Amino acid sequence: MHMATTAPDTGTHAPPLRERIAEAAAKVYGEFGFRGATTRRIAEEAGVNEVTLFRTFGSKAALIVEVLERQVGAGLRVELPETPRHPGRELLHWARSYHGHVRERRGLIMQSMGEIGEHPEVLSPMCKARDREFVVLCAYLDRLRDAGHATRPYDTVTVAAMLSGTLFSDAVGRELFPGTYPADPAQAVVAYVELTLRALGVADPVPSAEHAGAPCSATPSSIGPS
Amino acid sequence: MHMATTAPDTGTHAPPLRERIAEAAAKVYGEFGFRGATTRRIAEEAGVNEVTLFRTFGSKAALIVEVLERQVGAGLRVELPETPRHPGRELLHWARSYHGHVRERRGLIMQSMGEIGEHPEVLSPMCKARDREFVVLCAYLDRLRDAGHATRPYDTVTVAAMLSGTLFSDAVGRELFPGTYPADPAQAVVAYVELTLRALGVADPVPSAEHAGAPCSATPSSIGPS
DNA sequence: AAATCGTGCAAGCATATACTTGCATGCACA
DNA sequence: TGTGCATGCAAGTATATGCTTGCACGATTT
Repeated sequence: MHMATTAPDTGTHAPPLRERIAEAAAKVYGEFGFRGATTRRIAEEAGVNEVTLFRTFGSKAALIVEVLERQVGAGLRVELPETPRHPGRELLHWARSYHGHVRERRGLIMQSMGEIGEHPEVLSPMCKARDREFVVLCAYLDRLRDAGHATRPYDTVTVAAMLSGTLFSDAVGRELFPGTYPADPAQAVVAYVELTLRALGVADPVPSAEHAGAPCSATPSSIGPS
Repeated sequence: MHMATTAPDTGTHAPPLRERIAEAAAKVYGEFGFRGATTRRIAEEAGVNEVTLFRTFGSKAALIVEVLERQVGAGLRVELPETPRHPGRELLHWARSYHGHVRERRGLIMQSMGEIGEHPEVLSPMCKARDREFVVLCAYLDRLRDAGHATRPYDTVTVAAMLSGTLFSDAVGRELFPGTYPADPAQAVVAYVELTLRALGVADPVPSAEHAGAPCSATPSSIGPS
């Protein structure tokens, strides 16, 4: 057993070798999956000898598990306010965070989803992360209705599944299937939130100031026809 | 070169050996991906000797390519009417087909998405299939607006991305992340369509008769609060 | 100066995998 | 009866992969 599990940290700001390997592994795994992420490839990507990889993590499986727990377990931790004041602005903030979070990890997420059947131990952190975001959104949607912002009835689980599913699909599929998503991702997220709030019957969904940051056209609402 | 590319069909109703192998390959690929779908596993699943696999398809890559083209290329081919009459009913029909189509192939689809980077030749049929469904939906949404069914402006691409993204995410993620989707899938699809039409400002979205087939609660609308 | 430690390098081992070859077997059809 | 033909079976080849071992080199510590 290699007892160098704790970070070496030889000195004040030691070269984070463990970090470098983990980052390289995350990148390679996101591109090739578990089977495709060979120890040789990871070592090369990290600029490290293959043996060092085994000496540092013990085995390839241990490496990947640590990487996935680190990446997936690190949820976005975006809170939605306890008392909704500006539903459009607040939901948009959450949607942007969620969309960006998934988009940055889309390779890793796709590989993990395909390999859950073979490596079920990965499912638990992913499930927990997903659940966490989901209940946050659901609870906010409940509060939104209780506060009287919505003029139409709705099932929070369905609405939450719809919004998060839309954002997930966009974040993951936009690079794979160009042309089947709105051209500008930032503007797309705004439009998704606006459409969602429309369905709930929330007035003045997204303040026009929030449209900034995207090469916005002259159209007042980003969901208007082109 | 094995010139037995055309089906042997020795006799009237020959045992479809090529089919059996292809089906087994599709199943194994959907579970383990390209690397994980070893020729041994596929042969065992098909109840066939491993050599027969090579004699029939030439190589593993050729086998998988044929399987994927067959599965993904076979789109659902559900038409949306030229002149919308009952938007709820018509969209629901499309949504059910799309949801079922993706759900039946979710393993294969997830594996393919993760491996597009390595096997780009697979991307083209997937892209074409996806595009086909997407433009069908977009065109229908355009017709819906032009026919005056919708009372609110919208960008068809955004709405199409939202509805198809929601259905895709539900079909793929419902087994992986239980609890983050409405319990009954059939009812969920109805609710997604209703919410979408709400956002477009279409009145009387889904005729209540269409709610049949799902263990429907006493709620008149399936998107009402539980 | 000596010892320790982290790392690189070269080589190797055991296994798995895609794929091939040669031969035997059984079935259809003449 | 005999002749193809499709398939199974056993064995083998070349390569890739996870992982190990032994040794050398340099920096840090004692």
